[in-house]
Amino acid sequence: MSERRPRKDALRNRAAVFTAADALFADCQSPDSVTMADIAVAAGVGKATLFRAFGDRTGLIRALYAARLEPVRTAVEQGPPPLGPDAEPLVRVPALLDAVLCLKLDNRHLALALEQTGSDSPYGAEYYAWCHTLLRTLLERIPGLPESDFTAHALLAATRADLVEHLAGEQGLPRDEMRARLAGFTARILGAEGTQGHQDTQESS
Amino acid sequence: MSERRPRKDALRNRAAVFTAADALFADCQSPDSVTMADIAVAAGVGKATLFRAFGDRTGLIRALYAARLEPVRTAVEQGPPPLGPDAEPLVRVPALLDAVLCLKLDNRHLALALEQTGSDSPYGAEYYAWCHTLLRTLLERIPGLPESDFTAHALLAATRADLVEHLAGEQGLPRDEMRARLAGFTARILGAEGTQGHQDTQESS
DNA sequence: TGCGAACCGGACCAACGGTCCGTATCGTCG
DNA sequence: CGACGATACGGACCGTTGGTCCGGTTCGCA
Repeated sequence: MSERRPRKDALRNRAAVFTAADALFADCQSPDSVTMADIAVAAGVGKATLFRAFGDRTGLIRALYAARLEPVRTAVEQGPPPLGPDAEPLVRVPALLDAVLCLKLDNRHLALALEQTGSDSPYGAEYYAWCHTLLRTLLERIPGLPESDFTAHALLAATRADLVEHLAGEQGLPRDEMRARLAGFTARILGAEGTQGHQDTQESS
Repeated sequence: MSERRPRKDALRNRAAVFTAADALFADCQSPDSVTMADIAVAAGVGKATLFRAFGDRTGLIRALYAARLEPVRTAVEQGPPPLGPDAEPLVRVPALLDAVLCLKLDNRHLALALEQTGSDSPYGAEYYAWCHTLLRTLLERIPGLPESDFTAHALLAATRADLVEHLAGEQGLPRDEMRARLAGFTARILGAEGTQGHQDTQESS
């Protein structure tokens, strides 16, 4: 029962908003310099349409980010190693973190917007829960690695959007440099030496 | 030349605002549920006085946090080991991180407010620069630990206010439990086993 | 005691997220 | 094919918040 198909124009408008917002976030100084009104204008719709389609600002940003995250998600859930489920934890963990980092590097403003969206901490978002759970599960399968829950949080904290922005954006740290640093850090946590080698798990943009 | 002493009432009001704001942040649900107007009323002054004394909301929060940080700062800069300058890096690093964590645990709302203050990322704040520089310097003195700059960032990221809030606040992780987790994480990074032992570097409140 | 500078404070402003409601469009049924 | 109800549109509107302005008051020095 219920669950009527939404009207055609509703879908069209939703898509228009989506595209416009994506573009606006892509080239802007600060994520909160792009307002809901801006997006509405750019999409050629009324402001109420935004809110009807996405609930609120947070919802819109989450939706945008979810779209960007989706390829990573499928790559992780059903792709080939090192990201896919067939990879050993010791290689999959770095691959996952690298993928997350790359995603944020490629969508800096969006990630920034997502993580600093006012009072809602990132830790309530669905995407974080997914990431954290997966990472934790992987860490649990690595012998001699206690407190996988906290470790997962701490590792993910090293990819926080504003840190990425600070290093890659303001401080000009090159992309691959940053990936290498994170990989090194991860390797240290994973307990061994020489676990570092990996590359190109993600798009480049 | 110049630099006239500020007037007496100016100082008095500044102090009043300081106290009131501190109290308001201490017991509130969300840090941004305490508005500048609230603070002004609580302090019994006009709103403009707030802005005259602290510039803007960020300035006020920074000032409040700086006051809380100050004891830690002196303990680090001229106190006894393990926090003070005479301690070996291998014990001083965990001590420093533990002190930072304790500070955030004891001033959750304030730390939260500080780190999510709209567009200004924490990485621009003076307190962070201080912390990061010190930590980096210490890490550099530990043999076999490369990329101390990134490592310092990553370790500090594990003490991010919203993570602390998520774990200690929403998830009910006990204080000492959390300290132990962070200590364990740090120890892993520092490269050895058995470097964990330490306690009570900080107030309890 | 008088005078200028410094400061006070609340009315005021602009901007933003979010809502309301009259109107236009869709799509379905006779 | 025409008409009618449901659905979505959109821009005017609202409340809140950070931040400013300016007439009046207080301070502190001579």
